[in-house]
Amino acid sequence: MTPHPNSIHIALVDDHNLFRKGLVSLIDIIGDKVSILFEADNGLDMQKKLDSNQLPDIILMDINMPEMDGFEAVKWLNVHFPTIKVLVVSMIESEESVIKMLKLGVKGYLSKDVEPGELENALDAVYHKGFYYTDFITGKLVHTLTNGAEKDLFDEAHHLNEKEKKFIQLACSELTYNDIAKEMFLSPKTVDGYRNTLFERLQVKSRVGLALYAVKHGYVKL
Amino acid sequence: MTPHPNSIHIALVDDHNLFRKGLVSLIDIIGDKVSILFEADNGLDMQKKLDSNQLPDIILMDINMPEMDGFEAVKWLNVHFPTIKVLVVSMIESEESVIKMLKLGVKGYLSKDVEPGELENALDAVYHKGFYYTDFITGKLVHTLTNGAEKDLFDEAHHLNEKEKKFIQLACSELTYNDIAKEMFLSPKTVDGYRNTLFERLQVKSRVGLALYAVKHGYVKL
DNA sequence: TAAAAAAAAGGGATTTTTCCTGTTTTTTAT
DNA sequence: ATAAAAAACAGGAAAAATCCCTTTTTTTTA
Repeated sequence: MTPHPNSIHIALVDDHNLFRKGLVSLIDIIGDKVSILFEADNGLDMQKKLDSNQLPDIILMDINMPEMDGFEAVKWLNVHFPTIKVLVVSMIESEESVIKMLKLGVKGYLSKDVEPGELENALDAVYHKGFYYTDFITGKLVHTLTNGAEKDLFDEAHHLNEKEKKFIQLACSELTYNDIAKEMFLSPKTVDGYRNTLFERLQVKSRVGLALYAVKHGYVKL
Repeated sequence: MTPHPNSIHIALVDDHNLFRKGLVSLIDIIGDKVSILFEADNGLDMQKKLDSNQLPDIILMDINMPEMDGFEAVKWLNVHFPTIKVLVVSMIESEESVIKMLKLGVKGYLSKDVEPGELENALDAVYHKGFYYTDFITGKLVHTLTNGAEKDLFDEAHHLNEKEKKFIQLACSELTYNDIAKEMFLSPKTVDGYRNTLFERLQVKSRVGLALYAVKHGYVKL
């Protein structure tokens, strides 16, 4: 598959071999107007394969990947190659992820069960119009604005530092706060403080709420 | 792709269009010895498309699907078409799912990031030898036997009835047990009883443990 | 239908969690 | 070096969770 001179140059970043092959075969069907520069397993692999002399116009990006995930990869692209447009293709359809990606400036967000035809439309739109926002995305946006308001948008606002992470993980156990204090070599009262500030910041009212937040945001695995 | 007379007949059950296409193109590469009878979006779709006059030898089955998931689909196949061999191809790699599927009698379990070559090996093995168990599966099995022992294998043993489900879901909120009692039109003391019996059955020691169990086993969505 | 089992409810006590209002110590910034 | 900010720590108290053990009511089963 040698780069075609007058075509849309794209790259695929996804750790699932079979899925990439599926994309490749569909893109072949679309024809000469789209050519694939390279495929990468994850963000780091993408960094290696990006060649300044021959940059892709669009990168089809998965989110869940080892080493460097989609979020990190897009952040890196924004700094180093801000002209490359990113089109997310992911199974993850949570409002949180969609919004997070949109805030990072991606040009579109497709579900992995997208119809082949829509992929072509999306590539065309992103290339010629600069974006491809479906009703799915618009819906998420509107819902976020309507409900969550500015609460969840400021996800940077409640990032946890190392000790808070440690604490929230221990809170997801059956240890008492006294046990947790011992585990962290802190006074029980200090742990009390951690709890209270996290309750405030994360907008929860009990240890159960804290635990569910931790799971939801990946601080603990089940 | 018309069914080849002397080939392995297979069917694909997966709700992700692109992924199915990826599989299709790879199977085409494998050549004439494998032919695809049909593709289905989920278990129900599969039921419709199964033709008793021309049954597949092997079904490549995803787990997460709408309408009827992989577990249900395999259960149904065991009753109605026990001769069809099932090869799971799923992103889900949790010990729980692997063991659950093995208990249902599937002949192999592949990750979706399987190498193309391994897919051919797996199909060959399942067709000629009857199974394809990788080190991945063996590892899970050994680990289950070593650790969890018979605890998690008897997952049937701690199935929750409707009231217990309702309770465990409410316990994953920031309501007090008194609030939960009102919600369920029961005395707080009865709710106390639900908690205590669930603590015992599910082997947890606190409401946090209960909440995490609920999430892990899908009684509440995050 | 009587006995047995299961579900619902209660009394009462201990432990843990949660929430106040502070002080002391450490870190950061000017 | 010093003021300001953040982190660590405390006392005390109310609310909630947890754990005993017992009784009543309902349902199941022999």
